[in-house]
Amino acid sequence: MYRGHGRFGKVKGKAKTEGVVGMSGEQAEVVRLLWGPHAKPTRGPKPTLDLDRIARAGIEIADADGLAEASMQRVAAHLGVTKMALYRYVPGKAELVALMVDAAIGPHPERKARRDGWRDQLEEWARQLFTVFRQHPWALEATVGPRVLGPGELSWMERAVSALDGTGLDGAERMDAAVLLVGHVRGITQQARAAGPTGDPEAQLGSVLGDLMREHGKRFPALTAALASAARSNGHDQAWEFGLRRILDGLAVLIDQRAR
Amino acid sequence: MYRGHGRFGKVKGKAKTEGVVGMSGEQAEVVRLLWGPHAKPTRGPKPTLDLDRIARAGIEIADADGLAEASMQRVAAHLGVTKMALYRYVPGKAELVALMVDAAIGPHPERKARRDGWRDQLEEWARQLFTVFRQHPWALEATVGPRVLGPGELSWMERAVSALDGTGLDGAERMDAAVLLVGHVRGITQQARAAGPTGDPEAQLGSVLGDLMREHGKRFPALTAALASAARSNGHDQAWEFGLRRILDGLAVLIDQRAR
DNA sequence: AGCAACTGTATCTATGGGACACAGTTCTGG
DNA sequence: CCAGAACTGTGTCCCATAGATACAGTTGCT
Repeated sequence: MYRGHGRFGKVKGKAKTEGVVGMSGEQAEVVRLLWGPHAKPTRGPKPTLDLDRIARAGIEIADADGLAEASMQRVAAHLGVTKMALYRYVPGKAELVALMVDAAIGPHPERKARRDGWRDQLEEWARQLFTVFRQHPWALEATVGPRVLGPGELSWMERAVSALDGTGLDGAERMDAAVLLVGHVRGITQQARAAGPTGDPEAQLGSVLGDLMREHGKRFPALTAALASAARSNGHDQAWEFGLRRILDGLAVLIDQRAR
Repeated sequence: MYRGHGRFGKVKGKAKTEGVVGMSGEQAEVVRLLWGPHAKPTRGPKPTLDLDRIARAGIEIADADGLAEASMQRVAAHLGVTKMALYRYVPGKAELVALMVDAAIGPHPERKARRDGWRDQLEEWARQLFTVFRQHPWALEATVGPRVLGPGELSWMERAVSALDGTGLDGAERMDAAVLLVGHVRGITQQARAAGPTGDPEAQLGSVLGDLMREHGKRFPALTAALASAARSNGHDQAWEFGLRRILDGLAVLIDQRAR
C-alpha cells in the first residue's frame, strides 16, 4: 500500500534536472510499491482498495482497450471510486503502470522439477514469456525505456539464468542470453499485433505493405522477391519459431565450444 | 505536403469500432504522407513549411528532450509558427511522429560496392542500425505496435534481405532473419539507455538492481551469482556484442546446413 | 470520549490534442 | 487586369487527462 503520508517529494516539471547517478525520488517510490514493505495502517477507516486490486483493474482495462484507455479515471470508475481516491495508494500514473506491468507479467510459473537440458528449459521459458506478452500486448509499450524491475520480472530472469547453470557461460553471458531472448519475444510480439486476433497472415500490415510494393516495388527488388515467396509460407508464428531456433542454435555453438 | 483540403475523414473517439481488415482512413493518410505523392499547390500563398522541415524540427526536440517534449506546440514554436499551422501539413500528432521516425531512421547508407559474405554484410548492417537507434532513442517508443513502414525503414529491410541473397534461405526466412536482428538492436537500445550518456556500467539501473539484490537476493540465487560475476565484466556493449554473435552464429548453422 | 490518523471526494489548475471560423495572401480565368 | 477561388496562418474554443489541495467523513488508540 502506498501510504503517502501527505506530502511526498514528487518532482513536478518533466524532471529536467534529474541527476544521472543515484536513485531519484520517483525511483524510490516505485521500488517501495513493487517490493514493499506495505505496512498497513492501524488507525483510520479500512482502506477499500489495495495495490493488487488496483493493478488488476488497470490490467483488465488495458487488455480490453489498450494502455491509453487505462486512465486514472477509468481505472477508478472500474473500481467504483473516484479518480483521486487512487492517489491515496499510488503516487501517479507512472507508478500505476509499473504495478500493472509486474502484476501482468507475474512470477514465473514454478518449474515442475523437470531436469531437462538448458536448451529445452530455455525454449519452454521463452514460449511461456511469449504467451504472457501475447495476453497483455500493452505491456510492450509500458516497458520501453529504463525502469525499475519488479519481483515478477526478476523471477523470470532468475529462471532463465538458472537454466544456464553449468553451461560454462559466465554470469554476464547468462544475463546476455536472457536479454537476447527477451528481445526476440518483444520483437515478435510487436509484429504479431499487426496480424490481429484473426489468424489471417495477410491482414492489415500485410495488405498495406502489399499495396506499397505494388507501387514502389522497383525500389526494393530483394524485398519484393522475398515477400512474394513469403506469401506462400505458413502463417504468423513462422518468424517466432525461426528466431527462437536461431538464437538457441547460436547459444549452442558457444556452449559446445566452451565444453571442450 | 499534406493538403488536407479542409475536412478529412478523421475518426475522433479512440477508434473503438475500427475494423480489423482493410486500410483504416488514418493508415491511408500516413501512407500518403510517407510515400507521396506530394502535389504542391499552385494557387494561394507559398507554404512557409514543408514536411521535411517539420519532421526535422520534431526530431531535434525529441533528440534533446525526449519524445514527450515533442508536442505540437513545441514543434510549432521551434519553427516560428503556431500550433494550428502544423495541422495544414499534418493531420495529427500520430502522423507527425510517423514522419519523424522515418526521417530519423533515414534511408540505409549506400553500400560501397563491397562484396563481402552475408555475415559481414549483416553484421555491418546491424551495427549501423544500432548507431541510428542510439542517436534517436525516442524512436524506440515511437515504433511500438503495428504501423505503416516508410521508405526509409523499408530501405533498411531491403538491404538486410538482399545481404542474404544466395544463401539458400527462402524469402520468409530472409525477412525473419532481418526481424530477428532488428529485435536485438531494439532490445539492446533499451538496455543501453539505462546506462545513460556516461559510460558507467554500474549506473542508475545497476545500482538500483544492486540494492534490490542485497535485500531480496535470497529469492534469486542464480541471478545474484550472475550479477556478481557480471560486475567484473567489461561495460555495456557486452550484451550487444554477445547477442549479435549468437544470432549470426545461429544463422550460420542454418545456412551451412542448407548449403549441403 | 476525544483526538489523531487515515480515507474518499469535490474543486481547481495546467497542458495537450484537436475543431472551427476567419482573415490575409496569391494565383488563375475571364 | 481584376474578381473570385484556393490556400495558408492564426485566434479561440472544447475536451480529456494528470495532478494539487482542501475538506469532510470514518475509525481506532489512549
